Amino acid sequence: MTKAPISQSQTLCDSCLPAVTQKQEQILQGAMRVFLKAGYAGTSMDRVSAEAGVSKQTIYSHFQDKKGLFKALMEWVTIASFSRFFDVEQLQGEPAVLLRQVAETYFTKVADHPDYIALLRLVVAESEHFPELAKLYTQTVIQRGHQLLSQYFVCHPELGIADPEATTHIFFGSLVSHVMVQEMLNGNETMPLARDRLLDNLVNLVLAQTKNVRLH
Amino acid sequence: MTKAPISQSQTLCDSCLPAVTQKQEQILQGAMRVFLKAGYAGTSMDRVSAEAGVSKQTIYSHFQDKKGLFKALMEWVTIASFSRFFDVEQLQGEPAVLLRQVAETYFTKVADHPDYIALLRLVVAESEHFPELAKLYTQTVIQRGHQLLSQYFVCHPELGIADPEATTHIFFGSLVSHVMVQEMLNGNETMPLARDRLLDNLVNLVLAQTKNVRLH
DNA sequence: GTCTATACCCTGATAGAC
DNA sequence: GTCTATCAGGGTATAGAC
Repeated sequence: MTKAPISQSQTLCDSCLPAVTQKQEQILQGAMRVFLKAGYAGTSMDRVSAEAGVSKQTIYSHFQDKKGLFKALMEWVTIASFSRFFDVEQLQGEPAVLLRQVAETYFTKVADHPDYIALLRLVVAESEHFPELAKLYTQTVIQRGHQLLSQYFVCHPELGIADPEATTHIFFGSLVSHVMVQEMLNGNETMPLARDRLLDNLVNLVLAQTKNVRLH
Repeated sequence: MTKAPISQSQTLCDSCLPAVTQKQEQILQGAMRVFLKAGYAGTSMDRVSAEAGVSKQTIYSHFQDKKGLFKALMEWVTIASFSRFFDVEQLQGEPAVLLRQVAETYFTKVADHPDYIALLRLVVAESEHFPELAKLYTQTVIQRGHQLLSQYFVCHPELGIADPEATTHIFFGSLVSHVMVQEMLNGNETMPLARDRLLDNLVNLVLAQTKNVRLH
């Protein structure tokens, strides 16, 4: 971990790759608050203009229309906020500890941010009407995490991971669906499962392959 | 498997638990087509009335308002369509074969139905505005499947499953997130992973605990 | 119970003053 | 570039005839 400031005071993004003017960022910040809460169809341009503190026409002068604003927003949020999450994590140390660290990074740095839940919800919700945004999300967020863990498995054959890619899907898939069921669908009320308990079993399962290898 | 007819010609439901009149079912069928495709905010009552072939007022006489219609629809679809999926499946036979059967039941009977994808998408999308529907979904659909597999693990201690509940979360979580990423978010284009490959590894991982037990 | 017609509000998008 | 004012269209919900 570098000594980068932990404060995420500016809601979600601070270092934004897409070049945006100060006014555009002001609009996008307001648009984010509305779109993430109300969804695409549930968002009105009036509401966005009020939330951003600008007039409607100002929005239309910077972005073609509602669709254009939405696409620009999603690119902005997705690219800017997740480009650093699993960036240059030091992938070394005891495998069991390392896997827990990766998982806990996902939990604390991603899943615990309400904006992430809202973003995931929105991407899923609009995945039919805006498939290109779903694709952007998978490439920018999901694939990034997968490649990192998958490469780690490949570079450490002593772990005996039979299929790094598939194992990665199982690992992150369990984490994502856990967050989805527990946090988004309120499963914590009727079928709760503590994160630690999931992690204990998940790490054990993945590293069980190691033991079998050693017994050969 | 009983000799129940496989034909699901009536879109999603045929035997419906909630008592509905013929007219109400006509309305719900139309509402389903619109809501599942356009989402809640994207659905207009005009569109529903046109799709159902009734007047708008007829809808308002049977259901309080748009919200009431939506809730009634979701209960109808959720309860009616999933009450039989994992019903009295014969949970016996070779564990590796059995686990694959459960997974393939999920894939072919659930995930391959476009309506299921749309329903899951809609539940996720509206999980903030309609948390009670998300809860209904988890209780009716997710919990049902979980209890079945979890009980199987409990009743077969020779498998050496350390934590049946957590293992079940990992098992179904991997399946659900796979469907979500591959089918809904178009991950099959940029990060494809065949179902068989996922299943091979998933079953191996879960049953690896069995081998370790035998070695004791 | 069901349909036609309509009231009333808010939406996305535009035109013109500054 | 930015704002105020406005348009045309479609939204939810209701009223009254059959």
